[in-house]
Amino acid sequence: MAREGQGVVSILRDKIVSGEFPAGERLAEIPTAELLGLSRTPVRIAFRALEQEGLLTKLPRRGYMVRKITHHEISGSIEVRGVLEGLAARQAAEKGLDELTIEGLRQCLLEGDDLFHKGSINQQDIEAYNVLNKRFHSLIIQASGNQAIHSALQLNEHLPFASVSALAFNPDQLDREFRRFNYAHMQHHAVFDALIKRQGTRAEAIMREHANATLNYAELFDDAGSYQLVDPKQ
Amino acid sequence: MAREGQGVVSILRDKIVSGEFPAGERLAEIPTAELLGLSRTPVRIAFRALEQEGLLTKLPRRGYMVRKITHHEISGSIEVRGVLEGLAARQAAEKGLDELTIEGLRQCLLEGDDLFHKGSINQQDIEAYNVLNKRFHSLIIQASGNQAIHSALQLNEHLPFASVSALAFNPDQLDREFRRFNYAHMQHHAVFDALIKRQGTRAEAIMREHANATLNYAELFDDAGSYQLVDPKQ
DNA sequence: TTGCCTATTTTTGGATCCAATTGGTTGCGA
DNA sequence: TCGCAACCAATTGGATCCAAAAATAGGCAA
Repeated sequence: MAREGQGVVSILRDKIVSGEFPAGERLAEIPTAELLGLSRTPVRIAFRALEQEGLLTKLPRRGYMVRKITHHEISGSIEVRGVLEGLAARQAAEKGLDELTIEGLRQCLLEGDDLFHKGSINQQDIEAYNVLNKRFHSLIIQASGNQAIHSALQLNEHLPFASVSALAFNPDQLDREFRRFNYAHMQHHAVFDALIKRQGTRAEAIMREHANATLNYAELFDDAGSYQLVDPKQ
Repeated sequence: MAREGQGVVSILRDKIVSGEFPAGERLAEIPTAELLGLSRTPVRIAFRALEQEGLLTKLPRRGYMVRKITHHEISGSIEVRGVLEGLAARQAAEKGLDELTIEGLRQCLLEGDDLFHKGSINQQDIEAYNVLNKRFHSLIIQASGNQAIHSALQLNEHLPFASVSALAFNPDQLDREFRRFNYAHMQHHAVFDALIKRQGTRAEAIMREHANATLNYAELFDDAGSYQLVDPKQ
């Protein structure tokens, strides 16, 4: 018995986000269960979870359908991420950071500095930046001490392109991408500065704008087939 | 066959929020299924959903536990509601309201004016205000056109006392309560004014502060056993 | 008497079974 | 030929069944 549990949700989520299950496609329990080599029960539970995440919509008596995610929804979702992470930054600033968090954030900044120091980036650098970026953001959310922010963000992250880690980049214009990611990294520095100076409002404002930057990438995405999505999951 | 579906989740949620299942209580599938007169399958699905909502925590191999909601969590949750509703108000203002929404909001304000016109309130008035309040808020969220806000709020609302409709009031100090609810109502007026004038930032700020007002009630709640909770569900 | 090992019991997770409902299809009559 | 009705297939929802794993309790040995 494969005691997977949560795993089924992840597998299906990946298939939806990656486009293996195209938007609008109808999903029934039995074929899906056969595809995964499981019985209907775990699939059923997973469908419910994915419905709550907003990736599936229920067709009464006809199973579920992969929801079509519009560009409008993605930008709405990123906007939500902005205010939530902004709130986290403000609360973290108001509360004050503990030594461990400061050290962790500083480490992220240092590693980022190293990446950008050589004046150009490649695919590997982007991936390294990706994990670093995620660590930075999650440290701040932790530091806010607000569980509700974490939950709300988690829900929000499921939408493709809406998550912190969904970084699109165009491998054909590495110089331009360098400036973009460098800009994001500079914002990290600014947020850190605001945090240690307990400037809550400033930290919040920067963080909001920081999310907005992702939004611009998402917009570019529409027309540019040359963009690649960097490891949005895990 | 009782074809309830979603109903089981609601029943269990009520039992948790109402305290029938006290915080810290362990919940196993079999006794709960027997209690509800169902088989384990629907209960299992419901437990998963309630875990995602944050009302239950999983004890590996020991079932689930009713999560203890701390005061700290409630205020965190209200803060989250503040920024989300603030965002909704700003986006609604920036986008502009359609005629139907304006009419609906105006109707809410008029009905509220009527309630407060006589200079005092009773339990019935509070209940009337409650439905009106909910209508007002949900109109603005709709008007933002941002689905992600709606989803995030929905998740957030599940926590007791965090929702818009969770209004605590002290029946022993009706005059004081009158002023409090009247203040909230004045904020609605201000939000409406900002919305029709397309003042996004102002609308956002008022809405944030408006949520904060609930937060103060929640704080009062700690010591005052005389407070009553007005119909938090439905 | 106490600590450890083993066996039993509890409990979850997945698989299958059965009932109910609905959409589609086919056949018959006008 | 078209429309209606009845039947059939598909599909979900709930109930039960079986296996695996962990917790607890009891017994045995030191």
